[in-house]
Amino acid sequence: MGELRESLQQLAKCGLPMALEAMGERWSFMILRAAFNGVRHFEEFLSEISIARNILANRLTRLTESGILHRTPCPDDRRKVEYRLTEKGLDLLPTMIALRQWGEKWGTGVLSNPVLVDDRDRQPILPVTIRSHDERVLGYMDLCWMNAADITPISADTHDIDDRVRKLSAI
Amino acid sequence: MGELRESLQQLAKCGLPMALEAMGERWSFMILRAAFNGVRHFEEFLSEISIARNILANRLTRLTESGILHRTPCPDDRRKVEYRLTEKGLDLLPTMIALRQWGEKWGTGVLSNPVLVDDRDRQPILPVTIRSHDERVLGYMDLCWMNAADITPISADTHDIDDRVRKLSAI
DNA sequence: AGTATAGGTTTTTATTTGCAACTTAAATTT
DNA sequence: AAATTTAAGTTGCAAATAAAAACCTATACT
Repeated sequence: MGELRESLQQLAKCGLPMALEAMGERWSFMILRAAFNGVRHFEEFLSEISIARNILANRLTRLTESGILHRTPCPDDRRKVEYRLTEKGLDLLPTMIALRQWGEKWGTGVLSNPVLVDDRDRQPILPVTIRSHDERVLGYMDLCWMNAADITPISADTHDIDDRVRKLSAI
Repeated sequence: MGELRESLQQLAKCGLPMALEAMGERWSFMILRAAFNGVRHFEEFLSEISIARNILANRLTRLTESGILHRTPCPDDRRKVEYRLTEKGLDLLPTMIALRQWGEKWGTGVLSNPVLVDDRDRQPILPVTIRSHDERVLGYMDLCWMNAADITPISADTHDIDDRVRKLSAI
């Protein structure tokens, strides 16, 4: 714990405040969820989420400004506008799923149905976890903060077959 | 995508709204981050985060009510109160790290230092990802929704040595 | 006994939210 | 071609929430 505590000043400049600036407002995650489910148009978001028109307009503008959504006028119907997740937006999927899974686990009997599955073998995904470089699942107690300069670099190729065989033999 | 769209009504009862009820308010994640860094006392939170007294008091009450923090009067100094993460609170670590990593990746040059490392070998953790039951990293395109009843159960023991050998031979 | 500290509450003011009605341009129906 | 509907907003106003500052109470320290 001490090691964690010592770095509090430094921690103030981690990515969290920046992330919250973009995603910390009310409704942002609900809009994101709808977007991940293929919702693209203003009126569609409106009927999907119980949000006020002006708030939705404001949020879509903000999410667009922060590069999470991309706004394009529709070519076929020039009244319509398409909001699509950018790469930056798509990259929020692990965060959103982690939050959702936490809500499912700790909420009062939220039976998660339908279930999110791997399209390839139709098996449910695992709970989102923190992993070491060699893919061990890590808990809070297994973590500490370190100065980036003090880290001894190892092979970045964690998917190396030899590495995996070595891991197996350690079981 | 179509498969995802069809389940919109069902999706309304996923864990996300519940999670946001507890964690969706402004400052909640910042308070959580401080708690993960060992902050325990009111005045300590106050000096760590630039938050107003009354708002902090309100949030600590709410987080306590929703079972994320546990509030205990200190036995040694009866003026003091200890706020500690519960198991439910600790379980938000993957979500928080995922959000932080996203902020680091997409923020304007937030060089993440200090870095979160595995205490065991002092190597940085991996980016938080979504994984299949056999631990493959999955992207947005690899996912779909399925009725829980329609899933063919397989061995729950994903750490079975035979399973891992089978996986290896498929490389 | 007097002062400082911890953890709040209260009061006042600024900001944000939410609702309902209105607007504008484009498409569709008659 | 005119009237209607749809899409994506904007505007104005009331209610709720957040923020800043001062105040309060119980304990601890000197």
